[in-house]
Amino acid sequence: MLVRNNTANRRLADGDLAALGGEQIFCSEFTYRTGYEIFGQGEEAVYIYQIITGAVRTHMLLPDGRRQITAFHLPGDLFGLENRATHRFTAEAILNTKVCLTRRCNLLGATFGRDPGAAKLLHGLIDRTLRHAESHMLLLGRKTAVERVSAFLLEMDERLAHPDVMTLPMTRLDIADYLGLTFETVSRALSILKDQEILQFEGKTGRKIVLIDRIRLAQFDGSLERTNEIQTVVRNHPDPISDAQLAFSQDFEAE
Amino acid sequence: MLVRNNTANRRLADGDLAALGGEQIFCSEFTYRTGYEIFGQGEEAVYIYQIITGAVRTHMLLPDGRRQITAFHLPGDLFGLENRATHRFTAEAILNTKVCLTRRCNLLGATFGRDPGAAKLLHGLIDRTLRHAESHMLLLGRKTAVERVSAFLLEMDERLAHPDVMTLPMTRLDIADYLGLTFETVSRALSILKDQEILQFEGKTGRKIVLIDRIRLAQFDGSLERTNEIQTVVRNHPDPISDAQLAFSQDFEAE
DNA sequence: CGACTCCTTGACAGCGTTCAACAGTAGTGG
DNA sequence: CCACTACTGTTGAACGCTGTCAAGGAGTCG
Repeated sequence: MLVRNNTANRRLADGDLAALGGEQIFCSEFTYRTGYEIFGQGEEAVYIYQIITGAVRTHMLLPDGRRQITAFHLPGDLFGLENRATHRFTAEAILNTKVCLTRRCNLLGATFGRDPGAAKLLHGLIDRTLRHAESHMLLLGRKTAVERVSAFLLEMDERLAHPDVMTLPMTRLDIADYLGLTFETVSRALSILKDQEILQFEGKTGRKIVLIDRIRLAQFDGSLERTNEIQTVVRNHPDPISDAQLAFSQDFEAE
Repeated sequence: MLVRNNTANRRLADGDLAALGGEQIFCSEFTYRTGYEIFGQGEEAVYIYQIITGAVRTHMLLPDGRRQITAFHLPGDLFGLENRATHRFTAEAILNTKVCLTRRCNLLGATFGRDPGAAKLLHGLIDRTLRHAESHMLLLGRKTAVERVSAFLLEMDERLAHPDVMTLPMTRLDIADYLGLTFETVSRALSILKDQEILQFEGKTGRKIVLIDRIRLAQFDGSLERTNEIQTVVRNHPDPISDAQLAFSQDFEAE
């Protein structure tokens, strides 16, 4: 299942994991092969991981097998961070993936002890995760298929530091389960963006994508900030004098 | 916009807010009328709020007005907690709502200072929010309309401590924007559950609901935990020998 | 070569949305 | 008291986006 690279633990050179644990923590390197589970939902959270090379997906399942991927993790990303003793979801290697890992207790000890810097960093990591989850809720709840795929491409583009050719590590099915779609719909949305000459494929695998027009791509993603006064007026400011619900309010408050 | 109840600040008797700030923090009480904005997306985060009576919704908007409600807050709940200086979304009073609030800087000072208890509590609050967001991603990405409404009813039932008659503070539109549906679909799903004799309405407003059969309601929500070995085998454990993607992996790693 | 995975595309169905009509409640004002 | 208005909620009918089912191409591996 997991391949130990170095038999001896080594000192982590740098990165968030090192910063989190201060200078005194040690980590091991392991390699997980494509498709393998790194940890499972409900399992005891023993380690915290940072990706060196490769890619990882984390997901939740419904009993009948419907899957929601909550996040993709790329080189440099930390994952497996839990506040409780068990993992919230399953993590699997999308590619052959090399990680460095350290015992969770090492970090939590340092954090809740006397290292405010580490606590702040940990806080920031969780905050980033929370922000991502919240904007993803907007995507899943309210965006169309093309908007979702556009948002996904922009997110990957950003996280891969805007490469000339973006190489996606995950399959269409993975993308679909991340975006709350089917893989056919993802494929169709990509074809639409290709036909619109917003992107093009490099090679023949469908995994290498060149973003030709990031501006128009961002327009396909509905998240672009525009001033829109009408919606604000309509939705945020009902008639202040209307107390139609007052009786009901009191009813609820009296509950 | 906001009505000050007490001109003099008072000491908070108990609750999370008091625990967060230790014994030395003070708070003010304010009342927001139905429909009014408490704070807006992007505004500077000055206060942290705890609901005394009433109910609050927090939401995000797309430029064209599509709305995603991220959470409902009920009496006792804290909201407005931010790690950064600005609010992630807009908060509005669903009912006439009395809150107590305290300056954000009071808390953050205490937390990152020398109060590990408060830090742990704050951590727990954020963790709960994150868990809620993640399970909501599964709902928004993968559940059907009836499953979403069932999950919503079970969530409210739980948070209202399983009352005989559940009084919903929010409209069908609010529920719809929380569940990623239209209000018509929410209404239809509720009618289905009523026809199935899983719930019934009390009175004539459509806001007072009696859950007749919570077991079957939980079955309508797809989240019920069942052991399902097939899916685990199929989805989590691809052929370990298959290294079809190995070439590609290295390609990606070389990126 | 065959077996397998990944991806694309077409045809069709269905769930949820959109559009519309209507009912019930509450507040307003004559 | 009764129109009148505004808001909320339910229900019906038709549409359409996305899912489902199916076929086939391309690449990889044994």
